[in-house]
Amino acid sequence: MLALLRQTTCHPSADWVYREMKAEYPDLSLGTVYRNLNHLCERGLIQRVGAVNGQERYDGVVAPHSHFICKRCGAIVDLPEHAPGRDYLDAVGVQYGFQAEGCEFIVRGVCRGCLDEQADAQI
Amino acid sequence: MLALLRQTTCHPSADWVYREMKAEYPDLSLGTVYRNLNHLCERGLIQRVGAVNGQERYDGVVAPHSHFICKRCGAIVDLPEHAPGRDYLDAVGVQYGFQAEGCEFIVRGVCRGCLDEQADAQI
DNA sequence: TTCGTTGCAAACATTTTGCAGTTTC
DNA sequence: GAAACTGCAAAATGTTTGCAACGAA
Repeated sequence: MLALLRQTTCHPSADWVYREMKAEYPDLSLGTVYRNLNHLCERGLIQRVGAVNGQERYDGVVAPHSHFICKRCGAIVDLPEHAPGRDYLDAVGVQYGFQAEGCEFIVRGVCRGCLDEQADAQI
Repeated sequence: MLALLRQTTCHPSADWVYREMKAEYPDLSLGTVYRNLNHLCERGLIQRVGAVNGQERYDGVVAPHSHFICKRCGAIVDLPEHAPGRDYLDAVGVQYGFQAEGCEFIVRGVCRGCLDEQADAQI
């Protein structure tokens, strides 16, 4: 499962992982997928990216980077790390007395694919 | 409900809003709370902040600003707008062909209150 | 034998929805 | 009277959990 999450760039949901692995392990159960995803998160091998349309999404890349989330199709795309974020992160800790441990920068909008579809529909 | 969300700084969940309003409107139902929260979101009068511990949280402040989320108690605290984020946002649109509409910057860690509790417990 | 893992089904929590009744304009 | 809004209960959804069976060390 870890390998699958590292191979794909689609930031899958638990259900996606389940369906994907079901092909190779026909009697895999959804409960096991959730259990293992939680397990991997606890060990820091994968990370939760946040819920899109009510479904939590996972990321096999734990190195700091940002995400773009398409509000139309729910696609999540990796973006390079947002460097100024780090400075801001430190400032927050000092100013507010928080123990800031990490930060995430999320851009929302419409992805290229959905924009193209929209253009096609107008022809 | 809009007034309540604008008054509080706690970025409440639907359930919090329900319990809070139940005092004044004893036969308010949870379904109505959800319906109205969605309604207000659609009209852009409030915004969703993301789910914490499986519960969506709402914010009566829609002006751009960032959030700190305490991983211990789930508190959400407003932070000033993260200005460099805007430039990054524009760059993303140009580079990837996305129609970037908004961005959010989230800092995670442990809030002051939880840090203090932790310190107290050690005495 | 002990520990960790699994499939299955049941349980759980949050959110949405259908319906009938009520209010508002 | 049409449109919008409500309480209620049922449903839908995503996720977690208890349990018995299986596996490896």
